[in-house]
Amino acid sequence: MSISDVAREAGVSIGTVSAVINGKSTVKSSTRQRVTRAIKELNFRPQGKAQNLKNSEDRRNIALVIKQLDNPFYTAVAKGVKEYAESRGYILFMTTSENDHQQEERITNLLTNKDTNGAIIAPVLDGDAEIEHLFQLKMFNFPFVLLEEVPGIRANVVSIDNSQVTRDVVRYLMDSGHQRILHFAGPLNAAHSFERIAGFRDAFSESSLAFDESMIISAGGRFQHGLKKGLEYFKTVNPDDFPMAVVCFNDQLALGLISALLKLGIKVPEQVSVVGNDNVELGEYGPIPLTTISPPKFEMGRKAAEVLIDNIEAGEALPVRNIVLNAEIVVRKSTQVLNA
Amino acid sequence: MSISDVAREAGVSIGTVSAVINGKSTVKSSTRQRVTRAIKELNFRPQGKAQNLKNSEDRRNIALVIKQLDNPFYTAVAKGVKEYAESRGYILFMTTSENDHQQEERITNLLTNKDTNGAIIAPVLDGDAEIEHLFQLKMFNFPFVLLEEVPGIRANVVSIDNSQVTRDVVRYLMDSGHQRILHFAGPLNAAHSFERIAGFRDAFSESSLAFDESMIISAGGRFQHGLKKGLEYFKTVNPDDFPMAVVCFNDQLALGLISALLKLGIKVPEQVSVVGNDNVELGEYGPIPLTTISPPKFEMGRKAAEVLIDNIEAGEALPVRNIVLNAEIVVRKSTQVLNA
DNA sequence: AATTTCTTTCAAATCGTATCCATTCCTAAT
DNA sequence: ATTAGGAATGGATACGATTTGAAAGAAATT
Repeated sequence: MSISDVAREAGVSIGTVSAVINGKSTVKSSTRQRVTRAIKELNFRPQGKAQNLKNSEDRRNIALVIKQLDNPFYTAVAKGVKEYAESRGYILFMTTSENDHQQEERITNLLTNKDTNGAIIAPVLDGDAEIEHLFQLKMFNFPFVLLEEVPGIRANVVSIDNSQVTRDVVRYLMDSGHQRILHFAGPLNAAHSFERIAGFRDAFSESSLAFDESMIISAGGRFQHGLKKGLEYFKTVNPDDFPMAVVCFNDQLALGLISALLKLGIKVPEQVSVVGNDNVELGEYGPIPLTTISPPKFEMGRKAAEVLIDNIEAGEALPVRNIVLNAEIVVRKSTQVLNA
Repeated sequence: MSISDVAREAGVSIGTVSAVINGKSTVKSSTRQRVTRAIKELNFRPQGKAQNLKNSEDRRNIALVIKQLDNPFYTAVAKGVKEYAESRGYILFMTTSENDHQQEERITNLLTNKDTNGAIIAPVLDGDAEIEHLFQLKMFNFPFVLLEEVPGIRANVVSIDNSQVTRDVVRYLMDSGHQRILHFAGPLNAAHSFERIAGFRDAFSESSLAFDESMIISAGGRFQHGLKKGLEYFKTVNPDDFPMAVVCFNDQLALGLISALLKLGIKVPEQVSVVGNDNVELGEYGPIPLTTISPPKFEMGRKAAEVLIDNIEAGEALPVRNIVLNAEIVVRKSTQVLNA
């Protein structure tokens, strides 16, 4: 099914059909009608790839591959990418890997075949890193930027140091007088969870405070998880183990935890300080404005897009860049200063 | 910059370069090295469009064009699309129009040229409907499904009747004994806002209760808007005008309003019933579980994807379908029954 | 009727790559 | 040295559209 079938059906030449398709005014209206009818009749769809082959117009567009749609962190990154890409004339397409290696691979394979100029990828990182498809991209000089370092491949990376971030916030709590501190950890299949656990540990090993494994509680990444684990833990907690602060994997978890504490009549921050992570919009407006860590999500997207488009537009291969961004602590009302 | 440049640089034929690119094992390793080096040196990227032209592999993928990323309604629709598309072997790419006609047009133009099999589009609908680009899609038999009816074009539509939904919920409040009811309306640039306002009016015109324009309050679509307008209104409200219920444009707005009411010491639902719209996840877990309207977001995405892919895979033009889905009311704790 | 001018259509060249078949190059066996 | 056989490479063709300049047709002018 091609343009020549249409031409035959309409009794005209290929060139004439092409003229009709492209809205050229040189076609007699009776001919145009016959051709249009033939197109409808045969349900003909011009093949974009062949169209561009000749007049290789440069349709500027990039792809962003994230892990999940409903994660506000990635949504914010996407906004940064979108805005910057727009400013340089690129359209952004997004897709999700659902944290699945196979999907990520199918996507990257498709990208090189889709007239996409480049991609920003939040790589799936579970267990053994399968990076064959990323090497494939490098082999073809396909421009891409990772949002997390992938062991074993030299590529552009724009990332946030997650362990650093958690370490800093734990240290902040220690400095403001908290002693027994808990960590409500994130989902077990996310690399971020482990990085933050590591940061949590680091903070203790650098301090004089005692650390034990019971201070890390596997919770999850959603409001319900915080609610459930919060109720569970604080209903049964031994008074000696009662924490002065809880550092949560993300804001949703922290909000759930606060909700649980309020239900149990435990005062925040007077009895327990709670810290989130990500600086989600709702954290500011909840019952108790949340102290949290604000990663430069938007800036991360902007920067990744900038590196990507620079690479796309460079004639030659640019040197690989590795940019690590810093997060900052946003102190609101869910934490207190004890030693003031 | 093409494969022939690489061939010249490496001193081999085009066919050999192609063989290297496609990982054929027939190439001597010394030759392969020379070619690989030339590819690197020239920063050569094979053109996907030309690659597929010959062996036109059918790379299954569709696009979803929504208006904004951070709208949980569309995110949920996207999930439905994604899941269904996946089940039929299609990869989903999303992009946003930012409620801008020009962007929507640029996107649709790009789609036909990008080896994309079809698209689901939430059309921008402000003032005069510019639909030239949609006619363009029809002209080329490019399969697409709209998530809202667009006046002037016969196309596949999968939608929710927004005025019906609001009418139903107002009627529910009336039936359960509420008399003075307010509407916190949505953003002025969204067609949904006006449809819901219409539904609000309809409910009154069908009842014996009095309606006046002051019952409709333009608020917005976010938590802050509900908070701000809520404080504003209820601080200064004339006791005679004190409403028994407020119907909000969406859940975020309703949560903001509830937050305002609690701050003012007004009891929900004892003094005021509050209803949201969209059934966002957080509504269930707030300080007062939110009564809301639950549109079949996920199902909407599934259905749209089904219609789209059916059209893509049909050899002939299928008859146009127009599917209207029904939303249901989810009663939680933010409304009361007065006449029980 | 002949000529000019404008409109419409056609045929061929072209884009960048994959594929296929013929050819060349090696190697090893005679 | 010769040759067969397999490995490696080159050249031509095809893919489905656009583009271009030439040819054909129609209309206007002389």
